[in-house]
Amino acid sequence: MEKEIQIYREFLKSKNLKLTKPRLTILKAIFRNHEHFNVDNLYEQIRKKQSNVSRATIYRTIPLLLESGLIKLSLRCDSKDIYEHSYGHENHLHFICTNCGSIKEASFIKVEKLINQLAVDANFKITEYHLSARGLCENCRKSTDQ
Amino acid sequence: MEKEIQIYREFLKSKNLKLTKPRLTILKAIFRNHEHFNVDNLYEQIRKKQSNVSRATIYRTIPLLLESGLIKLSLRCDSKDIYEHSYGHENHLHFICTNCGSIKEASFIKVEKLINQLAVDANFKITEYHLSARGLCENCRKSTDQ
DNA sequence: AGGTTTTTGAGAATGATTCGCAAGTGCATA
DNA sequence: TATGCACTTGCGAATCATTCTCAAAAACCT
Repeated sequence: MEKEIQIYREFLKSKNLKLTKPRLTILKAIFRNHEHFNVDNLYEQIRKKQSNVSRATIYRTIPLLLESGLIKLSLRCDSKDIYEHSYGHENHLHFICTNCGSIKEASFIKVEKLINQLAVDANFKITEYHLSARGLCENCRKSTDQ
Repeated sequence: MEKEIQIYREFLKSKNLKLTKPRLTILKAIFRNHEHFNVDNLYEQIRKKQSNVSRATIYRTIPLLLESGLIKLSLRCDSKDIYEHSYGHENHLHFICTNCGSIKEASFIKVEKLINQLAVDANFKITEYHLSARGLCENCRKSTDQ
């Protein structure tokens, strides 16, 4: 967590922005646990645990965190954006269960290589991967016999 | 196009729904060309070329087309859903240019194999793939020297 | 053609996200 | 430590895509 705060502080400084209390509150709420999150999660969590921060501020802070590289857009689900930590995390792909909404991650080192090759062929310079598949997770397969 | 109409007709019949004029207009507008589309595109195109159809009807028709397997959700861009033809089309991955918005498709036969293997390992049953990468396309790389 | 059900269009409603603005903070400087 | 100024915040209003409501129109059955 200290590391993330440090990175954030430097990023903000480089943009002539300030590490204010709400910004720090948001950062801590995000890195307190290790799961995917969306604006609502975050808002509720902050509201429960510590000094409130308005939704508007969360919406304004997320682009900063994205730009700093600390988090990234993971996927969209039910017309909400879902984010995940990205500092110190490898890329991976997501298996999203359309039945229970669970998200399972799988490593994609090999997949990445292939895609990079395709990008080279297309003369495309990749900055972000968005790889996911929807379907039924292990549990839901059992319970629905599929 | 005839084939698509046929499939659509049968699908609707199986659901006790009618192949009405607006539904046919929408289907034709979608399959008249071969590009990705969103609700706005479609609405504008129909408005230009033929009898008008309301946005509400387009929004109501898209789930039917999705369920029939004729189109599928391709990706989301600028908080809009973008669809593509899926009948008779292979899966592919998308390279989306964050500069000019262009979408380039790449084959992903090999990628698919790998992902399928990962899904087997995770005991996950895939129904849809959503594979894309963002970055700079060939043209935008040239013009921005990256 | 008459009766029934489905579908449509128009606009209102919704839900997520963004914006505008007045009040509050943080920080540099004196 | 007080002052000034730019950056931030919170609130509620605004926006945008999408969904809903409901009365009128169309399709189908006989």
